[in-house]
Amino acid sequence: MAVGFPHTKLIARLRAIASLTDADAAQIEALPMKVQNLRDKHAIVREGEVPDQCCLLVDGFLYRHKNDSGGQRQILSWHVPGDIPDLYSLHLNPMDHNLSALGSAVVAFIPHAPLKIMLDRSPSLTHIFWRETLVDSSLFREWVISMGKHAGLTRIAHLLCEVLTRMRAVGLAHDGRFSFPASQVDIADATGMTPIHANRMIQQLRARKLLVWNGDRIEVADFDALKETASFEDSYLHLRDNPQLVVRPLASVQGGQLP
Amino acid sequence: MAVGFPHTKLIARLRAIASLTDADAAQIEALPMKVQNLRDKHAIVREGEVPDQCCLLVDGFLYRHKNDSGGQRQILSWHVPGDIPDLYSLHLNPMDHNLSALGSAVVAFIPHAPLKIMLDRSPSLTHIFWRETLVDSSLFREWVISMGKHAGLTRIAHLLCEVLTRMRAVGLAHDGRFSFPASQVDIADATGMTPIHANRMIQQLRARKLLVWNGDRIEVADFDALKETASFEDSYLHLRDNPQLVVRPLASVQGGQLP
DNA sequence: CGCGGTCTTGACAGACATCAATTTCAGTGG
DNA sequence: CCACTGAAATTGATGTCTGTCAAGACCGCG
Repeated sequence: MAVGFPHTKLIARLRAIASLTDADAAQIEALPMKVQNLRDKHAIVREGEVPDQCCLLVDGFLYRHKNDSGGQRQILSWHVPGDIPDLYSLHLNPMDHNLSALGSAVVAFIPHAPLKIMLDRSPSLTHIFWRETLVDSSLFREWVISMGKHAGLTRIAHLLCEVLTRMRAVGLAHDGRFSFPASQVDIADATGMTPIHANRMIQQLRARKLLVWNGDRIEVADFDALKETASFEDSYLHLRDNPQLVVRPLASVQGGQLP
Repeated sequence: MAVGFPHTKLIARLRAIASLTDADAAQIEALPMKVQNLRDKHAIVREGEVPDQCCLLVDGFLYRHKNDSGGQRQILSWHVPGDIPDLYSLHLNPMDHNLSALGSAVVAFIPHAPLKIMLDRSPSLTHIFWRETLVDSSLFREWVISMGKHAGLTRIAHLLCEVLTRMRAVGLAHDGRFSFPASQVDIADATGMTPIHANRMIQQLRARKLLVWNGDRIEVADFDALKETASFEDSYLHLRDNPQLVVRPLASVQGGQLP
């Protein structure tokens, strides 16, 4: 697995979503990072632990998950290269879920201490990193909507739209094709259904010619139709940091007195 | 509705979850706040807007919600006094959901500008406010689990356990009694079911003598039993900022080379 | 008093879970 | 080289949770 300098990867990612001054980039360059290869299913951090480092995903996939009392696993999010899924452990402890590798992956560990020092010095970097954790939050909200309002077929379609869109954003999907080593059990645990039902829904997506899915290769044949069945809109991913100029008046002026 | 000095309210809240130096408290005291009374269902910020102020809830309830393409409303979170539900708008724009009043409420608006200046100056306050947005995130994760893994009865029980626990944390619930002006339609829209089914599940909770629910008054008669049927554990609320001393070794030392 | 919102109840249908078994296929060892 | 193995995918039959449709009861409000 060819892996570039992880700092470069992180800088590219941050540049894609926000403007980064040269000084900020230099700060990032100076961060200590320890690259590591992980096997499939390797647990990076577990619920209850208090990590002292963060994990930048360089290659492959990670996923967050939590096991409820009955041993049932719920997958909470997927992560693509450039993500720092446990960035939030800088400020919130202990971990309230697990972080594991989906397939083999390459990560770079960054100790908390230098990261904290860097952020304390730079409001602009704080803004960018804080924002990353907020985008994360937005994804959870969308998952709540997906689970609350949509049927099984729609949920799986939505999941695939999200992964494809995020993979495209980091240049890892071409013509709707990307790698995704999730089993149907994983899909079921992420979308809140049984593997049997997940299987039937996936077959339906295939039958409708929306995608081809062999092993860990997915090809979305008709993205527009997939988005349609997923009722997917990518705004919640906040992929571009375009502060809209449309500042509509706040509700404040309309608020009345209580009856 | 008796409302104290909103700054005091915020400081008390922050002191409850983190240690706050006197200097930090003084910074908060200096923030400009504009108190306002809101009517039931009043929309504070809407999806797509780019607010230039945050909203501290002083009294009553707020809720976040999003309407999907079919006009279906999904409620994403509830907010109790002391919360700043749109704090994240400091760093993430535009809004990807709506924020409204559940019943009549009192809020205090804080302009972004002085808040940003304050946070840029104080790493400790940045830590606390950032952390608040991360706790938020943790709640969404729990909602995903609730929706993904649990049946209707459990989901409603979970919702009630969460609200009760959060109300207790801010001193607004006594002996399991608290005010909660959500209709059964609201409950249904929050838990991903129809109002009819929500009604039946609530009746079942009543029949099991777990609670009494009249209008906007709820009395949880048997919290232990309710937690049991909800499979509720409050750790995800991160109510106490107790950095555990249990720092277990990270997975880093175990990671092997790829096959 | 009539109106609309909220809560409640019943009958029926559909989505999804459960249980059970079979197929496929990559990895492994004789 | 090929049988063996176990994980993953697939198929079928059946039951249950939850949605849909329809209607009635309750209640605050103009």
